[in-house]
Amino acid sequence: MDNGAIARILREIADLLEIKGENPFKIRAYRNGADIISNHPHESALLDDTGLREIPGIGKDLAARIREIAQTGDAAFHRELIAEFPPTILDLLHLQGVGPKTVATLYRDLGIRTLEDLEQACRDGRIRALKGMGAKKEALILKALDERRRFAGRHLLSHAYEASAALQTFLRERAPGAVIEAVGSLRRGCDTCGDLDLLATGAPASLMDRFVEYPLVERVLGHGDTKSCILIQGGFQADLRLVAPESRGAAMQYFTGSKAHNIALRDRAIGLGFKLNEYGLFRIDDDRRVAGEREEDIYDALGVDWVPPELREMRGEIEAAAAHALPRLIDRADLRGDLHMHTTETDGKDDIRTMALAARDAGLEYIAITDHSQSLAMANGLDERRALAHAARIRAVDAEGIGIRLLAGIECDIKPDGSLDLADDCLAALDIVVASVHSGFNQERQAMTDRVLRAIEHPHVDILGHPTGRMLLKRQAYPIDVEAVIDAARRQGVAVEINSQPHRLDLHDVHARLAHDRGASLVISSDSHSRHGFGYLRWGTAVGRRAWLQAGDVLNTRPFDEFRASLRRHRRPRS
DNA sequence: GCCGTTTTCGGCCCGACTGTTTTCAGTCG
Repeated sequence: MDNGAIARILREIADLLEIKGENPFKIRAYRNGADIISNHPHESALLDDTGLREIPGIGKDLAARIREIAQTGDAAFHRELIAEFPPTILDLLHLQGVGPKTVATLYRDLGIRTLEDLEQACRDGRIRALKGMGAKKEALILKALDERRRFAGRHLLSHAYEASAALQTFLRERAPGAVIEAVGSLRRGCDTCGDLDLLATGAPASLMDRFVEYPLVERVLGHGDTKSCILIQGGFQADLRLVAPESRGAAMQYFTGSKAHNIALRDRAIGLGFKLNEYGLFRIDDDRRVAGEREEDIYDALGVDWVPPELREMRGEIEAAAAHALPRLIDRADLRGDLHMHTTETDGKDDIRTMALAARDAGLEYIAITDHSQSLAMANGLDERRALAHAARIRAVDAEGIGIRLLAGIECDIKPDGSLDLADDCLAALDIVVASVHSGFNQERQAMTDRVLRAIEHPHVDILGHPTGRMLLKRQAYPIDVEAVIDAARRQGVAVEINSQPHRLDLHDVHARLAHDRGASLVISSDSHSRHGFGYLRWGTAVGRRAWLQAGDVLNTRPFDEFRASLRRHRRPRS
C-alpha cells in the first residue's frame, strides 16, 4: 500500500463524514492526515504506531487507521461509512457548486445516488422543488455535470506522472533487463492526460502477465502478448505495449504522438519514399528498415532534427526542425529563483525559514515570499501592518545568510474594480509584488479584462499571478482578453507568471508562447504552500517547454542581482 | 480527531459570493 493509496482512503472517509454532517474538525483532521501522508517522504506503511504518531497531525486514531489500511488494504471505519452511503455518491460531491449538504439532501429526499440520477432529477424539475434550491441551482448543476463529462477520464499531469511512475517501478522490478518508458501525453508534458501509455522493450512476454497482476488493478480490459490494458485505482486506464529493441525508437515516436504530429511526419516519410510505423522507418521499394532503434535516427532520416516531445503538437515544430531552428528548451535546472509562495503567516504550512531551506535544498538561489493580502480572509490574508511586519521577518532571515536570498513580497489581490488590496506605500515598501485575481470570477469579459489591465498599470505590480484563473478539470479560465493583458504586461514591464501548481498550470502553454512571441517577460513560479511545493516547478517548466521557451526567456533563470534589476519596479516602462 | 511554555478540555483561519430567502444556508477557497 503506497502513501497515495492510503491518503485516498483517508480522503474518502473525510468526504463521507462530511456528507454525514459530522464534526467539521474531525473531517479536517482526516483531510489533513491525508495531505500529510501523501507528502510524507517515507512509506508510511512501514512505520509502526510510534513512528506514525511522531508525525504532527497524526494522533492515536489516525495512526491506527493508517496501520489498518496498510496491513489489510482498507479500514473497517471506511467500510462502515460506505455501507451507509453508496460509494457513487462521492462523484456528486466533486461537482462544482455541490457540497456535502446538497449531496445529503439529494440522497435523503430524492434517493439520488449517481450522476445519472442527478441529471434526470434536474431534467424532471425535481431539484427546484427541494427546499433551498431553485431553477438557477438546477441550471448550475446541469452545467457542472456537463463540465464533468467533458473532463471525464482525464487526469492532472502530476497525478498521471505519479501513477505512471509507480507502475513503471513495479514493472522494472519484474523485468530488470527491460527498458520501460512512459509515452503518450505524459511524455509530451500535456497539462492533463487521458490514458497512461507505457512502452516496454527487451522484456519477456511474461511481463504482460505481471502487468495485469499489478496490485492496484480494478479491471483487466485486455491481455495479449504485445498489448495489454488495465483499469487501475484512481480512475486511470493504463496501456502497456511490448516491442522488440530494434523498434524501440519507432514505437516511442509512434506512441508519443500527438496524432497530428505523427500524421505530418508519416506524410513527410511518404514524400521521401519511406513508410513510418511503430516498428520502424522502411524504404517503400524494398521494405528495408532504415531506422527504428532510436528516435533520433528516424527524424534524421527524414531530414529534420529530433523534436523534443513537448513540441510535438503540430505547431510549426516540423518546419523548425527541418530548418534546424528548434529552440533549446528550458530545463528545471535552469531555474535559479522561485517568486511565489506562502507561509504559515497566511495559508502556507511552513514558516519562512523552513521554506527558504527547502528551496535552497531544491537547488534554488533566491525566493520571494508572497503571502496573501487581506481580501483573502479565508487564508488569513495580511493587512498593511502585518505585511510590513512579515517583510521585516523575511529580511531578517535573508540577513542571516543561510545560503539562499529572500525577497519580501506579497501576493496582492486584484479587487473587482481593478484596484489593489493594499495601500501604495505598503506595496512600495516591499521587494516584489505579485498581483492575482482570487474572487469575483463571474465578471463579463470586458470588465475582467479592464480589471486586470488596471492592476497591470499599477506602478508597484511586478508580476501578474495565475493570469486566467483556470482550475484544470474543474473550472474554465474566467473570460478575459489574454492578448490585451499580455500586450499591456509587455508595455508596463510586468512579468507574466506560469504558475506550476498542477491544477493551475496557468498561463497555459499556448498563451505562454503567445506572451513570449509578443515580447512579454515570463516567470515560472511554484506557488508553494509547503516545503514540499518546490517539486511542482517541474510542471511549470513543462509548460514553458511546451511554449517553446528557452532559459533566457524566463526571468527567474537569471542570477539574483540581474533578476532583481529586471523587476518592473527597478526599470522604466517601455512604450 | 488533534493538540497543549494559558492545557487533558476546549479550541480548531473565516469572508465573499450565490441563490435562496426576507435573514440565511451552502459552497468555495
